[in-house]
Amino acid sequence: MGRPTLNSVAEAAAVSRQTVSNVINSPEVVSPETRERVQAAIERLGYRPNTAARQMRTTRSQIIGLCIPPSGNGVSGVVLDQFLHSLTATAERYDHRIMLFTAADDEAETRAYADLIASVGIDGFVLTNTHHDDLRTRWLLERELPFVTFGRPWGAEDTHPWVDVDGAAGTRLATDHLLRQGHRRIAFVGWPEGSGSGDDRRAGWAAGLAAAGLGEGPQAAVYDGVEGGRSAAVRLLDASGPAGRDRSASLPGGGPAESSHTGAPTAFVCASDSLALGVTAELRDRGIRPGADAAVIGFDDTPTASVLGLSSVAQPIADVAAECVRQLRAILRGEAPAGPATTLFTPHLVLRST
Amino acid sequence: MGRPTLNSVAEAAAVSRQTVSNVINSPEVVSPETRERVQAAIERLGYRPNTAARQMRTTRSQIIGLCIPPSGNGVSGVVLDQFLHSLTATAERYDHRIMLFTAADDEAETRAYADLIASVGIDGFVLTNTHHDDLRTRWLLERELPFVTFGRPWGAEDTHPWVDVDGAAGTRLATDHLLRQGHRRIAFVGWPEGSGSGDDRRAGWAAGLAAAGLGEGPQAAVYDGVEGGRSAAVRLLDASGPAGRDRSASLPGGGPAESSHTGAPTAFVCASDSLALGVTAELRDRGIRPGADAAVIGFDDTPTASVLGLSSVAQPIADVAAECVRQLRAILRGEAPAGPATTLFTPHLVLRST
DNA sequence: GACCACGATTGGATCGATCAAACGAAAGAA
DNA sequence: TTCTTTCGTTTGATCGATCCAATCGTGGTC
Repeated sequence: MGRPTLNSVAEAAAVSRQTVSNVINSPEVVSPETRERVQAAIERLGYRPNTAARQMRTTRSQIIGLCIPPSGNGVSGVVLDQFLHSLTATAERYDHRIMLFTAADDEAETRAYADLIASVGIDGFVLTNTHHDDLRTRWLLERELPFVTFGRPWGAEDTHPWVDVDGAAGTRLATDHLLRQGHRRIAFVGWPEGSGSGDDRRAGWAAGLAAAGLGEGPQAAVYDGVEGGRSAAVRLLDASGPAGRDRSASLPGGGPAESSHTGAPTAFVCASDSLALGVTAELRDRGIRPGADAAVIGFDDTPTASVLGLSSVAQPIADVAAECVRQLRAILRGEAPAGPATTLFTPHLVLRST
Repeated sequence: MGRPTLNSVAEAAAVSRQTVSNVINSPEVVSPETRERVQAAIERLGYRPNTAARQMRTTRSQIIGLCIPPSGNGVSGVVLDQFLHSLTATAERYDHRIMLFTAADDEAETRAYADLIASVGIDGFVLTNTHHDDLRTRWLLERELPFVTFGRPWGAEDTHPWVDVDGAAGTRLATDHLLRQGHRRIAFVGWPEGSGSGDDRRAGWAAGLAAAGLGEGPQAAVYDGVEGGRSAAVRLLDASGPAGRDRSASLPGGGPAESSHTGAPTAFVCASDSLALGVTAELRDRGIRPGADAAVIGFDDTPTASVLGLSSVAQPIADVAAECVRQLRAILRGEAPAGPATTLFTPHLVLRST
């Protein structure tokens, strides 16, 4: 009739509840013969332990919470789909489940934490979009609740476990690639200072130029979006000489290093694909062909970049998600190392025509 | 000490467990004075009912399952982010939660259903990407399990509740718009016959042409993707006269109706944004300017379309998700109407430069 | 042969809620 | 007054698992 329970399995195998429970949770304490008999009964009846009942005794729900942002991020914004899939798949491997919730702002999110812990008994959280002076991590730390963030604790080094992608390494890859292509006037198009990942990405580009002995390069800071990218391109192209159509510098081994600060940039490293698209559009409008006369590299490798043949820095999102789950699991099992675990993944460059 | 329970609240309010429970679940049976006293105690202690304990008695988890596809859908594919956010937000309003799971294929998905129902006690499911002869819906129907699909039961009319967007209405909107613009040779770029939504979208375009007395228009069926769109454009443009640069037909009130089958198409209604992008690219390569010499309209209004200024048919994804939750809730509360509830939303046209 | 140690298994209590039925007190009917 | 009805509230049992302490059986030791 009803779903099989621990008791019905016990009857079927002619043992007690507890023995069945042991077969499931600590098989080593059960003798091999009994274990097999019980296993057979479990499979024959199709028994699955009831998590609600289990949770009542253990106070563990095996559920991980994830706050899903109000979307509308457009082209930019981490590709949530991929992150979610990997997060869910990895969680399943470890017998955990992902539960979603929403919150209008950080303060509401902390209220949601309290709620979900009290009612659902959620074991821990994965946070995304960490930022300077993050209310949420502070709240969780104060209460010593288990969580892992996708994003470093900007401004509060290693106060909690995190997983992130090395944005600086990404822009460095892009810059080095452009340098190898012969570009010397390489501009950076990014966001206003203050955002952790934005500054991080800028730093990689700057380091690349510095390592090549090119000193500081031209840059523009704008708000994210295609229009932002376009206006940044306008500013950068107009700031220096009318070298827009000058192709010499884009030829391999071309432009002289000492002239790196004169003339318009021939290459653009961008903090996001949206910005890169804006730059590309402005270049086209000026008769400068991206990919031939100038190079543009975006960040995030969004579907849009792929479709348009825009080179971009790709983040290993699936790896990040999987690592978040692994770290959280370690914490929940009390296997946490001395300090908070931290993992920094290196992105890779996806080269396309543009 | 520990979290407040029904008992501790009862003590604090000097009543019994059950009275507190009644205040929460059926306030009308409790006298106003007691009710307020208990309410005060609940708030003072910050009590939240434990869902696991509740679930044990009621056999209801208040959890809705959603299988998250293996992503990698690229530009096309429903914008999952928006769907998820709306789904979660609406579920929360009704005191339900969304739990994610993965499955490699339909068969694995049914196994996941069984698992989640037996272990977690999930109340119902929301399915996406329904298709002809869907194993999953059949499985769920056989077991009389509660579920709602985003997508019609293609080929099996109204066998279960569903919510969908009227694709035919969308392509009809697009076609009518193009007709008003004076286009007469309007082609359709879609997928091979057999996919429910693909055929649906084609039908809207055909109906639009028929209503304008233009008979059958040119069409191409290819697999989804930018390259598919490009090859479709090649085929459509090469099939008829070398009218590629002939702008007459694209001028309002232009082309004569009787010549609708001669000359290259001047407008393209596409089954997806990816296809539309492919068409656009091919047009550009031939020196035909999309937006000026020819018109292209995509489907789904993906971020890519928005960024590139591509006109597209936009689906009210958030509404769809909300309606899925509402229908499922009605079923779970036993408020189901005579037949399965079905809701068809009408998409709208987002006009942009191209 | 009696005793002890130890591994395998069992039975009772429990987690926190709801169900179902009993209960007492006040109000209405005989 | 007495019986019945109604309303508000309380009490005991229960959902299905795990915790904990007790028990059983077996073999080794003196």
